[in-house]
Amino acid sequence: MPEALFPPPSTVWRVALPLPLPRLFDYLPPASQADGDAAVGHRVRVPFGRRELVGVVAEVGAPEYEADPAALKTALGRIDADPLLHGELFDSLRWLARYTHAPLGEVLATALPGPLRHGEPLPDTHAWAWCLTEAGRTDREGLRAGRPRRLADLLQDAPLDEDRLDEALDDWRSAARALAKRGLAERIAVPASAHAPAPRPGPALNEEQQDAVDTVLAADGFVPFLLDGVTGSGKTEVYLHAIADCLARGKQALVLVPEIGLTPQTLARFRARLGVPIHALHSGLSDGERARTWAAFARGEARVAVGTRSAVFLPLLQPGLIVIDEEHDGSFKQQDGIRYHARDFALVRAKALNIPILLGSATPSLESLRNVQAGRYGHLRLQRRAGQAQAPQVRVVDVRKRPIEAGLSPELVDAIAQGLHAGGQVLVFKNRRGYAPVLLCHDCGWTAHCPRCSTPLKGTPMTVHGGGRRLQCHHCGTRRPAPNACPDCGGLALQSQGAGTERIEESLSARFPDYPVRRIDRGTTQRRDALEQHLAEFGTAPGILVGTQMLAKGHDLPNLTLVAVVGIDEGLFSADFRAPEKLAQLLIQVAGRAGRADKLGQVLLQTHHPEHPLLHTLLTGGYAAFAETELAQREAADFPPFAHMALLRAEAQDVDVANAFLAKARRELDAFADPRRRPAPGQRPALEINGPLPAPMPRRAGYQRAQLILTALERRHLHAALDAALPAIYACPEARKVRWSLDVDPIDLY
DNA sequence: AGCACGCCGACT
DNA sequence: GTCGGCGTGCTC
Repeated sequence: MPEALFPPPSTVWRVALPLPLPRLFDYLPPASQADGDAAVGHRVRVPFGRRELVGVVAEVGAPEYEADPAALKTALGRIDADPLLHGELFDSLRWLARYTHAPLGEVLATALPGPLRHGEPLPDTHAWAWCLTEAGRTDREGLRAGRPRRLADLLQDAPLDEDRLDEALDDWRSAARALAKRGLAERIAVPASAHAPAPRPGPALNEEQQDAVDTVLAADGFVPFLLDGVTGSGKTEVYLHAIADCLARGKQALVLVPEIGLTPQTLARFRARLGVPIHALHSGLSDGERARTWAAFARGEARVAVGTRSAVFLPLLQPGLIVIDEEHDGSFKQQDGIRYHARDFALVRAKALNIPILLGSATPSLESLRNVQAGRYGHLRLQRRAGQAQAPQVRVVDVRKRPIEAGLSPELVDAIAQGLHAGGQVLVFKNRRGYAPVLLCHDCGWTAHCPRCSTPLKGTPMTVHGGGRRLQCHHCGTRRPAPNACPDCGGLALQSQGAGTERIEESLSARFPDYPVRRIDRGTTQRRDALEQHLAEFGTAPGILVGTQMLAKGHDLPNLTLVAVVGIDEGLFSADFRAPEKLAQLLIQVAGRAGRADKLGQVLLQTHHPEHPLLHTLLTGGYAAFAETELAQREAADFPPFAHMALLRAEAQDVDVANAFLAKARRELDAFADPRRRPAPGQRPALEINGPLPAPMPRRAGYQRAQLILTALERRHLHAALDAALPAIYACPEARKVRWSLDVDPIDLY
């Protein structure tokens, strides 16, 4: 074909599409002026194969598509009048795509609320109000007494927005419908209400809190702070003062909280104190609500967002401050799809926005403590508990050679009895739900295993539930009735070994029939807010709470005087290098629940390893001493935060298929792992690759998982190798036979 | 990821 | 004789 007849187009839209393909797709702009005038950041509709997709223009310029330029398709048109993504947010999202080595289109799809991702227009952020029509005003007097009449009376003077109608009149909507049908009232759009209760002052700050607030307010531009404050020291007050200052300067604040931290109480506290509408963002919201919040920020109308992980993607037009509460919390890391860390991405955004960022925790992550050590973060300490509260007494209960029944030693049961008789509440914490971890045949040693999941050596043990009548796999959810006789030897000596929350609950109910015993774990707390409801019903009278992780925070329990921690020994000897950090954080968080206000709390740790260095360090020196020791060990072993890791995971029905892919990926990576610099003997290579290794816990039933672990002392070596090798990894035939994913800075290595 | 095309078993 | 299983290939 003579080239002159078909000159290559000079300008194309290079579009990021929500596909797992690591490239942009080139399109000719449509001829029509209205649709064809798109710039970077515009959402556009394009034909793709036989379907139609919504993408975002990532570049405008010369095509990079190598095939016949005449094969370029024409885009259908742009969606918004103005680019939806621009400025700092778009730049930061591009950074995130590079950092996670994920396709930009997938990153954008993760960042945008569903309706926007699918091409819905940016929703209205108007509030709705009702007012009387001409006819309504004239005829109001003629209305019979009743709800419509009362509504008409309310609207007599001025329109009222729907929020206020909710407060003023029950079931006003049906009354409004009745009036509207007769042409007496109508619904009108009004500017988003800035209606919020007048801010109430909080408690006076103590000296430490005041210092922290002053330091944050004095920050100019990007300054990260670690707010390192013991439980009950009033970190939230520091946030509230910093945010109030931000609002006073006309700026916006973004607050990220862990998944279980966004309770109605938390929101109520922010709402009561700040005097502006607080936009909550969490998994319980509908797609429409998420999109409206996003739009309110995109238009610069909203002031404060309090949200979980995904709130880190809100546009900030007048940025003032970012707060990450409980910054060590694992729920900030997304574990599927685009594996981003909301705390780390928030730091990138704060830097790009040139604003301060406040990371708060009683048990900071070792990563953040390392950044403090290295002088990269300011360190703000709150060491005093607010009010009268005293730090609880912690005692280790040595259970070696002690009779244990349903997981509890006699000493622990005695302490529980004493606590109850003294009029206090008791929390028994066990990080294992269900009745018992294992069902064992005493005659032949058979144990119940999940038929669908497996570890490299044997099946995943099934957990006994339903008071011993059911078996359930905690990895894939498979359920089956527990057998009456051993399937192997036919013996009837089946025993439940160990104890989960359910068995502890059963045992404690039997021992303390006069006190309420309430179990709180994922089994009893399915619904959102169910935790709050449970705790409210539990009240403040003497009684026992039995539960998992979930009980580590949330709702204050002012009458809680004893916390008994059972079954920490697994965490003391885990293969995961982060297990000690997680255990220490958990122990401190749980212990922090004991003894608020005037009562001295007590914490008992039941263990077979009372002399374990982790416990010793934690008890004598607290979290700070633990962290110092643990950081030294991480440094000696070249573990994060002193080295940088990435995990390439693969999953297939057949392990060999997963391993074949990883072996291929390894060859590609090896080729780029800087072969010129052979490490000297005893020295670490720039990039170390381990694997393919079996991944002990398959996430999905029936699938086998394996992984490749990449470790580099310098981040750039990791990224350089991945950048170089990934195109070949994407393209290789083995890749099409597996589900694979890359996790940069993984939290769980398995 | 979708959605085609493409060759081999049980069914109106 | 068809409907339909999911293997493999492509999408500007």
